[in-house]
Amino acid sequence: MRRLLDAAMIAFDQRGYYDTRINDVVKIAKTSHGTFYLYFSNKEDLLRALVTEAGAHAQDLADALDRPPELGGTPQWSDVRGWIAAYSDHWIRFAPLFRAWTDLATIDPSLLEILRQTLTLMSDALERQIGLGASNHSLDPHTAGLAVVAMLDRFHTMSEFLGQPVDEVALDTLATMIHRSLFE
Amino acid sequence: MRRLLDAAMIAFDQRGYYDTRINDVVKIAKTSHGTFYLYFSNKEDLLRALVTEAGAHAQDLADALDRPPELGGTPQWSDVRGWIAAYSDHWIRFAPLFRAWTDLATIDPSLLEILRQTLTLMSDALERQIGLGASNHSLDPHTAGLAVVAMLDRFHTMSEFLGQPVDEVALDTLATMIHRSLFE
Amino acid sequence: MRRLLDAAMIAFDQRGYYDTRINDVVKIAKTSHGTFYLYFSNKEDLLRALVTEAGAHAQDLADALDRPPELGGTPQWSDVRGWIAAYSDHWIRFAPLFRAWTDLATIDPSLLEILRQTLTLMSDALERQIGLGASNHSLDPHTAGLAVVAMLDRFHTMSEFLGQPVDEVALDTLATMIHRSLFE
Amino acid sequence: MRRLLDAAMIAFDQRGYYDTRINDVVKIAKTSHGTFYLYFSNKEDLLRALVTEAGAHAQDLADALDRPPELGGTPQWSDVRGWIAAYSDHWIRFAPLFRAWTDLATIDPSLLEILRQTLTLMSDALERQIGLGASNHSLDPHTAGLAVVAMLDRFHTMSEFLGQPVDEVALDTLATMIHRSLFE
DNA sequence: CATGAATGAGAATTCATTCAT
DNA sequence: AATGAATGAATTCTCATTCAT
Repeated sequence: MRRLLDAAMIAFDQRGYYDTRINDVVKIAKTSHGTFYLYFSNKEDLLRALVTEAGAHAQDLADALDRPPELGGTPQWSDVRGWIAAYSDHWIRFAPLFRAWTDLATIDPSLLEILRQTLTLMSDALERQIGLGASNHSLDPHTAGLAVVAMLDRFHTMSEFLGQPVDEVALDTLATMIHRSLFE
Repeated sequence: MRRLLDAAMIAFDQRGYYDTRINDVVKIAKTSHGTFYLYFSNKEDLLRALVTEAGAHAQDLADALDRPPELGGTPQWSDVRGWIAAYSDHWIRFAPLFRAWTDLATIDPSLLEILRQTLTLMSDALERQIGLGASNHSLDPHTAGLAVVAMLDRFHTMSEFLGQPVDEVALDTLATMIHRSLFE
Repeated sequence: MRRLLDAAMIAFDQRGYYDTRINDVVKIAKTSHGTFYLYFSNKEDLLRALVTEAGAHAQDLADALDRPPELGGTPQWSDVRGWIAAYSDHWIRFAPLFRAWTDLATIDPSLLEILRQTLTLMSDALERQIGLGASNHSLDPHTAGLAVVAMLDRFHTMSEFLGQPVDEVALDTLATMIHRSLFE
Repeated sequence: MRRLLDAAMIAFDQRGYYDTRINDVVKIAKTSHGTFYLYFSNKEDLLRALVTEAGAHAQDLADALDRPPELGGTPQWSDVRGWIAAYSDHWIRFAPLFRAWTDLATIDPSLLEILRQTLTLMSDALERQIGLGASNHSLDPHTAGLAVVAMLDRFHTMSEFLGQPVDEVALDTLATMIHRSLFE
C-alpha cells in the first residue's frame, strides 16, 4: 500500500494526475491491478489518500508557525525566512498533488474539504502571527494570511513553468516582501 | 464557433476541464459532435483557443501597468489598487481556464508557451514598475514581480475554495501589502 | 436496437442469460460494443427491455382469455384447450427469458414488478373464468388461477429438462386436468 | 464444511446464485477463501453439494407418496392434502436452490442429471398413484404426474413473487384441484 | 455546413483462484 | 488445516472520432 502511494507520487509527477493510468501506478509499484483495487477503489481514492498525507504534513508547517518568534514580540525577518524555507520544502515534496487537487476540488467534496482545512490551518497560523506585528491597523489579518500562503504556493508553480529554480535569492526576496508588508 | 467557446467555458467551470466531455460542450452549445470537429480538432485544441483569448486579454492588463503612475515617480497606493482591481476582473472572467491551463501546461508545449508568455508579460511589467520605486535595493525585481502575480492569482483561487468572496476590503489589504513591500 | 434485442434472445437461448457476454450479443447482432451501450446501459437493462416485450405479449394472452366461452356460460374443454395452446406458444417464444427473469427478480425491483404485473394479468383473467364455472364453492379462485399459470409454465420447463417435447397428447391431458378441476 | 453449505444457502437466498460471490459465502461462514477451496473446487461444486442434499430429501418425499392410500383403493382428498403439505415444506426448505438449479441445468450436465432424477422420482411416484385412481382413461399418466409437480413447485415460487404466503386455504384449494383432476 | 448514429481502442474493474505463511 | 494477500485473465464500460446522409 505504501508502495502504491509512492508509485502514485512518481506517476503523478511524471505524467500528471489525469494522464496517469492505474496501469502506470501498478507498474511502478511492481504489483497487479487486483492489488490496487484491494487498497483503493479508484484513482480518485488514491489521490485522496495522498492528499490526506499532505494535509497532515501541512499541520506540522502550521505548528512551526505558531512557535513564538526568536526574539519574542514581533516576528523578525529571520523568522519569516525560516518559515518560507519550510514551506518551500513542503511545496517541492507535494507539488505533483497540488495541480490535480485544485482542479478536482471543484468536483469532489471530500478533496475540497481537505483543501479547505489545509488552507485554513496555514492561513490561521499566519493570521495569529500577523496579530503579533505592529502597525497592521490597515490590514485585514485574514486576507493577509491567505495572501501570504497564496503567494508562496503560486510562486513555486510559476517558477516551475518559467523554468526558473526557486533559489536562495528568490526566497530572500519573498521573505523581505512578506516581512515588509506585515511586520514593518 | 463562438457558441462552442462559450459553452466550453461554462462546462469547464462546472465540471473542470478533465471531466468535461466533448458531449457536454456540444450539448450546452446545442449543436452536434460533427460540428465540434468542424471547428476544433479535439478538446485540447478548444482549450488552446480559449487560452489564447485569455492571453490577449492579459496583454491589455500588462499595458495598463505600463502607464506612468498618477503622480509620476514612485507608484502610489491608488495606482496599485487600480491595477489589482483590473487583475481581479481578469481573473474572474477566465477562472475556469486557469485550473486546467496550469495542469496541462506540464504536458502540452503550446499551452506551456502561452502560459510563459502571459506570465512574463505581467511580471515584466511589474518589474518595470518596481524599478521605479525607491528603497528596493534588497529586492530581486524579477522575483518580486512574479510574486505579486502569484499572490493575486492564487488569492482568488483560494478565496473561491474557502467560499469567501473577494471583496473591497480584501482588495484594499492586498494593495496595501503590495504597496508596502515594493514601494515604501 | 431491434437487432440487439433479437441477438440477445438468441444468445440467452444458447448460453443462458448469465453466461452471455455483452460481447456475444454484439457479435450476433454484428455491431459494436459502443452501439450496445448507446441503447442499453448494461446487460440487465437489455433483459428488462426484452422482459417488457414479453409482458406486452402476455397482455394479449390475458385478453384472449377474457373472450366469452364458445357456448356462453361455463367454459368448455375446447376453450381450455385453445388457451393452453396459446400459452404454450407464448412460453416457447419467451423461454430463454424466463429462467433469468425469475432469478433476477429476487434482486432487481423493476424486473420483479414486471413479473408481478404479468403474473397478475394472467391469473386475474383465469380467476374471472373460474368465476364463470359451476361447483367451484370449494376453490379459492385466486389460488386456482395462479395454480393454473404455475402448472402450465413449469410443465414446459420440466419437459424441456426431461427432454420430452410438449406434444398434443400432453396438452390434451393438461386441458383435461384443468377443465376437470375448475369447471366440472 | 457444513458452515459453508449453510452459508451458501443464506447467500443464495439473499442475492441469488449468480450474484453470490465466493466472498459472500466465506464471509457469512466466517472463514477464509483458502478454506473454501479446501472443500469445494468452485461455486458450481458447492451448488452441486447442496443440490445433492435436496435430491436426497426428495427421495423421502417420493417414498411418502408410495405409501398406500389411507382407505386403500383410490387416494382420498386427505391423502393428496397430506402429500401437498409435505411438498410445501420441502419447497420452503430448498427454495433458494431451485432458481439457480433450473438455470444452471442448461449448462452443467451433472446438475441436469440430478434434476432429471429428482423430477422423475416424484413424477413416477405420482404416476403410480394416478394408476390407482378410477376414470383416468383420458389422462396421460406421465403428463399428469409431471403436471402436478410442476404446479406445486411453481405455485410456491409465484406466491413468493406476489408476496402472498402459501397458507392453508391455498393448500386446500391445490389439493381439491389435484384430487378432482386425478381421482374423481 | 450540420448532424448524430456507429465505431472500437483503451481504460477501469471484478473476482475466482493460488500459495506462502 | 486454516488464512487472506496477491494475482491477472476476463469483462464491462467510456468516449473521442468518423462518416454517410
